[in-house]
Amino acid sequence: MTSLLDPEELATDVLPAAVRLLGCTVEADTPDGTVAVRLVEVEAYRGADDPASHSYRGRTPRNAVMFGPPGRLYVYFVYGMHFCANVSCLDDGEAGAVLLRAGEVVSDLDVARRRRPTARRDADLARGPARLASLLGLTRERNGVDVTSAASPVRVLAGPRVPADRIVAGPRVGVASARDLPWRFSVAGSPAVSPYRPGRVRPATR
DNA sequence: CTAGTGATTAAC
DNA sequence: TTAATCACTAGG
Repeated sequence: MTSLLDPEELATDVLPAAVRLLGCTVEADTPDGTVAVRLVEVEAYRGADDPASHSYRGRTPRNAVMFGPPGRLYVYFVYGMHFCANVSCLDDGEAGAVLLRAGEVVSDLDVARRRRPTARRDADLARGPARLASLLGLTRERNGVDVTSAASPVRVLAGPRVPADRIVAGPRVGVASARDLPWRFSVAGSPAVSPYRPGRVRPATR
């Protein structure tokens, strides 16, 4: 019996929220059917104290969701062709989000393969933030939806916590500043995690 | 390695 | 108004 993630789990801070999201399932209704992935790679972003964050320079129309209540989907468009999706964290008024970087398809595999026909291996179906967003149909229309509501087209189901010794932490991918912060978290050994970054094991923050 | 693509933002 | 940047991916 799986239940929706409690938004309170995302309200305290972005690092515990990111760690909590690992192992959770994202389930999305697409025109081709429902697809679900188990999250294996995420990155935390905060507000004014995080120069790598979209919300570093204050609230704009694009990043407004990051400033709203926890548990909402923040979808943005990058490089003229891709979408990436985050889940907002921290209470209303404080900016924070966790970028959904990669997942393993849990169901329905046939639907997922049909949605991403160019993926050569199943592990590539949601390996990378834009691939994950594409697979799950996370576009502009999904910006702002409450992923903690059963009525939403995109839902996060609480998964079992990933044990601390299975979590790898490392620097965030593709960020120019704050390279030193190990705010990227992944599940050790998952084939869906992007490979070319070493990470060091760190105890799960809580 | 590089091309592809367009929203967003800061600077003028 | 214009120009630089960009939390990326697919194909050599």
